[in-house]
Amino acid sequence: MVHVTPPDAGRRSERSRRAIFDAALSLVGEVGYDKLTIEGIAGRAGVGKQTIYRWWPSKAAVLLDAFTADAEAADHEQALPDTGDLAADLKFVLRATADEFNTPEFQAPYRALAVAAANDAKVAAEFTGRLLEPGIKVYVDRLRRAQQAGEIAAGVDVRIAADLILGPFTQRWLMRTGELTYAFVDTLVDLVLDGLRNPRP
Amino acid sequence: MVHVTPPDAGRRSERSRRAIFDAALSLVGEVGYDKLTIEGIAGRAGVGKQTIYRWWPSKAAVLLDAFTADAEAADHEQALPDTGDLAADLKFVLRATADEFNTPEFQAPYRALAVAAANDAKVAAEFTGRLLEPGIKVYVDRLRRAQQAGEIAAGVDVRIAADLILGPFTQRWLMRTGELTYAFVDTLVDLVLDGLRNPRP
Amino acid sequence: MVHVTPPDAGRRSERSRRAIFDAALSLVGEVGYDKLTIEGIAGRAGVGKQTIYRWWPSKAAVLLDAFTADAEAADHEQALPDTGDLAADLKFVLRATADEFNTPEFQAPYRALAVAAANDAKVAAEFTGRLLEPGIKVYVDRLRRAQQAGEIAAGVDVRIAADLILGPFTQRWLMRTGELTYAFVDTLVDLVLDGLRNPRP
Amino acid sequence: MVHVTPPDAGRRSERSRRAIFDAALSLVGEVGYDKLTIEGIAGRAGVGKQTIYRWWPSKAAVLLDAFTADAEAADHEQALPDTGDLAADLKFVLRATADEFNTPEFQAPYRALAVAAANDAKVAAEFTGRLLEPGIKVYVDRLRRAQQAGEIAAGVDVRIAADLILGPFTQRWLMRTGELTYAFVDTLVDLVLDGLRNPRP
DNA sequence: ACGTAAACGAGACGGTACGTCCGGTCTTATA
DNA sequence: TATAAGACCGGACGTACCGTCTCGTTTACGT
Repeated sequence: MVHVTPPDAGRRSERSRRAIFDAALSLVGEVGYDKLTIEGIAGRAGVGKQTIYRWWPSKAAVLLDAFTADAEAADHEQALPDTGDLAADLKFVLRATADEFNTPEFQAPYRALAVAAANDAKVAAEFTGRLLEPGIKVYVDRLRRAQQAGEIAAGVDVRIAADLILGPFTQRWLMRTGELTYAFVDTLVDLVLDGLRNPRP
Repeated sequence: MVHVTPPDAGRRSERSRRAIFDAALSLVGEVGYDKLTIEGIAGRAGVGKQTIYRWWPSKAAVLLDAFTADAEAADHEQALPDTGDLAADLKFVLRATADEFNTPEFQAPYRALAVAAANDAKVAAEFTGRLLEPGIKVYVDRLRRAQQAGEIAAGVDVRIAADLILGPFTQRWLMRTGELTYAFVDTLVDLVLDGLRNPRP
Repeated sequence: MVHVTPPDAGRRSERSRRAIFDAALSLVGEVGYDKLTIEGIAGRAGVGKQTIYRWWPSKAAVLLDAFTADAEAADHEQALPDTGDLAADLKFVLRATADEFNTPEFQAPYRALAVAAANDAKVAAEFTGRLLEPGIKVYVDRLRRAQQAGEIAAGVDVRIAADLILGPFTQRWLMRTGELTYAFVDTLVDLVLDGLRNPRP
Repeated sequence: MVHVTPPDAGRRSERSRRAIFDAALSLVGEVGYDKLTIEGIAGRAGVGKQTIYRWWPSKAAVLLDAFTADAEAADHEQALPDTGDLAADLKFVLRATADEFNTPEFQAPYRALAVAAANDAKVAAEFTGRLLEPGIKVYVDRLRRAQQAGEIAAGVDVRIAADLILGPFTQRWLMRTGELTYAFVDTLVDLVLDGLRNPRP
């Protein structure tokens, strides 16, 4: 059995950590994920390569931490509107999400992470656990409250319900099969809530 | 202006073409997409590297052709059942699709292509145009017929309707957030057809 | 047993070979042997690192070939004077040798090779076989003729006799314990020929 | 102007000093000089790297001190036999020297030091001053007495005379051009004392 | 049927990045 | 304040592939 002495996290340089995150995020935006290199990150961060390899196993892991650090700094706690109008609330959040996914600074690293996750099951587990699921949770929580209020049928699995909305949304974004417009997200919410069989109001 | 004489497709070696496809497909299954290399393909195929670079611009393009060649050989034309029972038909096809996506030989190259597409807009256009859309078309056609038969509300965009089903399905598979079981696809179809608000039967 | 396909020497780039030699020789003069790097040679030669690793196992081997190529271009065949006066002839050649060893362009790579040879038995074998021994041979040949002419005692091993002269010479140069002056080499020749016990003239 | 406070030698850890010497000597025997690393020495000695850098400027300096400390512990004062028979005495000492140079524990660090000295003039000065010259002095002293006794011609520079014997000896050892046998050293002494021109007795 | 031009296998080439090792400097906590 | 420990920036190691570029050698036409 191989035993590698883990590095002493207490002595870690916070300055380097931040510089690596900044470099990774800016570079992924400039050159894309697969032209992103550890050497490039180290160079722009003014850091030895070993300092990256000491703390992260791969560029995907660096990017994930970089993105997470930014995200945590940004939202601290998720705001979940509950006006009583489920459709309106979902559209509101989904429009905001669409805006975010249309922002280059957000899009580049997030797409890179999605690619890395699709590629590798290990990364996928980290990515879904730390970014995807917390993002989905906002929807799940709102849907659960709607279910308790009788707005949603009792037997429905709210987690799958959330996927019903976010699956098409994510797919469209990831494969670039269309724009993430307000019209699209509104249609999405209405269709999912009412079902295909119902006559349109 | 640079003018490069294009290669003479007439003189192309079919033997090499097949060998390259076989090598690419088997290798992507063994080592994954980003450890797949042109050199590796050439080596296994018993082919010069230049023969690959002459006919394809990237490993993604090779893989796409390889996969397409196989797919065309397999289904030539898609069978789309129409028993009159929309839900049953959708579940039938979706179960078959789930079976396919659970097959390693299919999964490995398809995932590789999805990854390549998510990464690069050019590849995405090819991938969606040649593989995704044709696959979706089966569902769209059936949904359109259902709409004509009045089973689906008139105003519904059947293309988006297809996404409603396939988006969650693809997302679950791509990010490995869950198994593609028959139960899942059945639930998916029912929820999409009936909507979240409808009372469960 | 490991079998690595050797590179095809027929396709070798003569241009690269020369550039590598020139770079190695100039760099060793500028930075010294242990700051000489493969990367540095490749960089100055305008050559990929792999082109060096493909043809040589180490920087010592590169340097040896570089030096040998130069040496062969220079002397082709060694001239060995034979005026009938052994002492005079030896002094003549040894003075020329001293001049050579006092030349920076010759000294730098030769010292580097001597260092590499002292360090590693494999290199030593190559170095002595290809450079040292041919250099010594000039002296051995002249000594042998002197022995046939009766100027040197019959039982003397002329190879060891050559070492008697060159050993002190080389040692002084290698360890920098003194200058290689004409006076020194003259004294050396006289002492070796006459022995310590003989009365000085 | 940079002023670095020199370390306080009084507080120096003797335990560490010894451990570093032991580690350096054993490691140089195991891996050779150029795979000898400061980190390796520190690791085996159970010592921080800084403790080495604080007291020595280079691995050559460490090795030199390590070797000198051992040598001083061993011979304290050099024994120089004087039986009245110069040739016999020289052969006796040279045979002992040959035995020493054939010992792995002596050979490895000594060769390492010779290599370092050949490479760098600074090291060479230290090496010759502290190890080479004291070793040669034994011969010089004996030769001087022989000269006073009339056994050696009056005009001979005994320092150069010593080189006449030790130069070929060292050269043969350093370049591994032959074994250091008793026969070799005996021949060497006889030839140097009697000269090449003399008829063999 | 034959000569020739293109595709082919092979692989050397100039490069870029990999992940590792070590140099020499620095910081932190013990003793 | 010297030490053990080890993080840090930097730079070279030797390897793997990239995409381009010759090399002969098939191979399939156009004469």
